[in-house]
Amino acid sequence: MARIENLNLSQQVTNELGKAIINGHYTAETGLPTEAKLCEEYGISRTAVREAVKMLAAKGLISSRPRQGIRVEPANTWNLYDTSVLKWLLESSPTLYVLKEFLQVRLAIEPQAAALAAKRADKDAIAEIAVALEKMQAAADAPDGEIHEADLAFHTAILFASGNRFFFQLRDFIRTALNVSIQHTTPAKGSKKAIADEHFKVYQAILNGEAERAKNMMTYMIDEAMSFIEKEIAEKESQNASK
Amino acid sequence: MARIENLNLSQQVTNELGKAIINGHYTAETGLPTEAKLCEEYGISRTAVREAVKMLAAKGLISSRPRQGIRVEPANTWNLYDTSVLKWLLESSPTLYVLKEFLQVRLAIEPQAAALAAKRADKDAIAEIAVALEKMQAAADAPDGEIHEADLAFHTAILFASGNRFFFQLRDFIRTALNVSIQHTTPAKGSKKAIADEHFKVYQAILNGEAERAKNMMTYMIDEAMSFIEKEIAEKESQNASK
DNA sequence: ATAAAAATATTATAATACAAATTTGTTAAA
DNA sequence: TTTAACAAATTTGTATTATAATATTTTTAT
Repeated sequence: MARIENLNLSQQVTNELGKAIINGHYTAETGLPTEAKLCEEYGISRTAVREAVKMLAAKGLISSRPRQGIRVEPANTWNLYDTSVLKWLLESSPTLYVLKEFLQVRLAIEPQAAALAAKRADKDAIAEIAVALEKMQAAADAPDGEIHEADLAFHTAILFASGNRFFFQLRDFIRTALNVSIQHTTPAKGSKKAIADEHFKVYQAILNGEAERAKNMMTYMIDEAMSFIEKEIAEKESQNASK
Repeated sequence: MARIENLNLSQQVTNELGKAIINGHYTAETGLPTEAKLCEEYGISRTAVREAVKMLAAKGLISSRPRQGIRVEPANTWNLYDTSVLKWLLESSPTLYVLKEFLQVRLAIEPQAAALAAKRADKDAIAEIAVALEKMQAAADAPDGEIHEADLAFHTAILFASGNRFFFQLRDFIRTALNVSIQHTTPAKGSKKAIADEHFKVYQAILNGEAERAKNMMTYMIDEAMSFIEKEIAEKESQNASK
């Protein structure tokens, strides 16, 4: 078992089992081994196993009943917005396709959040966006500036400024989406400035209370990423077809 | 403790504690009682308490460490898309404001989902939408027809037809939102027909592959609900102000 | 052949014990 | 007096064992 720092036994087992379920090692048909067998397999007590089972049940991955054993729930009941579940999913799926789904969600959420931020015009929240933007600009000007973290902060700040808890809740989701994006984009050196400029336009629209414009600019930005990914998917598929 | 049918001990305790955390009985400052005290309080074994604690931890409500006890996590780490958490939140918040947030999310997600459904044009998935629509129409024609369930099915079917797992995942969220909406809308008898007609237009657009039109129609529908709720909020606030 | 009863397997709950971690208090040394 | 080292106490973490509840399977009786 991959011993992870600062995680107690039940959390480690939760990780192992969660991954094994999502990558299809355990399925709805096979189910999971009985608690007794899991104890044996991992060489741990039933307490730890049961706590892991409860955690996974809370995430919608499994359910357990007496005499019936531990059953894997169908994939559409998994709580995909749970950070751990998302992580396990990314570790076991072709990321390009998941990434496209991510971007579809971002395309739904973020423009709307930007519009709400423009309407609400909460001074402090908007100042937070400005702070992130300045860091982005600084990174864009510096030759070896790292724009990534500031980029994440910018998008998170907008979710917060929307004043909607459900939007803000998606920050980890969007953070993950952005991280995965990075792995698939090898941006040209000069593009950092362009990115910062686009983000500036979103900020400006929010600052001026121009909800529609903020929404449109945000849509534009994410749509750029989307077309990039779609191109990559198309390339990959034509490669496979020519084999 | 409210004994709920078909829920085992640890699930019942999870419910009790979850509610108590979200309604503010336990806060980040106070934390939770020690496991020992919880055992005593509920008259149950530590096993059950621990499993409840693990479930709540999996939902992001608490964390526990040796010698430090069980601490309540800040509200912005709660997994709001978890069905239980959502339920507890609704039970302890003024629903009108939560409902507005719900509608903002629906306004982001559902139009986009409708557009994707129109683009993908998966025959079976679209047929599912048609089935739900027919039930809505039947309910609209019958004098005492109950349109509610069919309405839920319609929206769920569109999420499914979007082909995006993350959209479909929000079906419970949207189901909850619709249920809460119902409680705040006392629709006139004749309005059922109008509702069914609007839904028909969305369906038609999807069937014809008109993504933009599907999106706009869906936006229109949800925006109607939004303006209704905003009116209600305004009324309530003017009442409070005049006291 | 069917229905009732018994045996069985598996999770649910309980009780107890000890280990690990971290805070707090105490003592000893500088 | 201050600091460092150490001891004690508290609370969660893990393990073990036992019994209860539940649902399946098998057996038995009619």
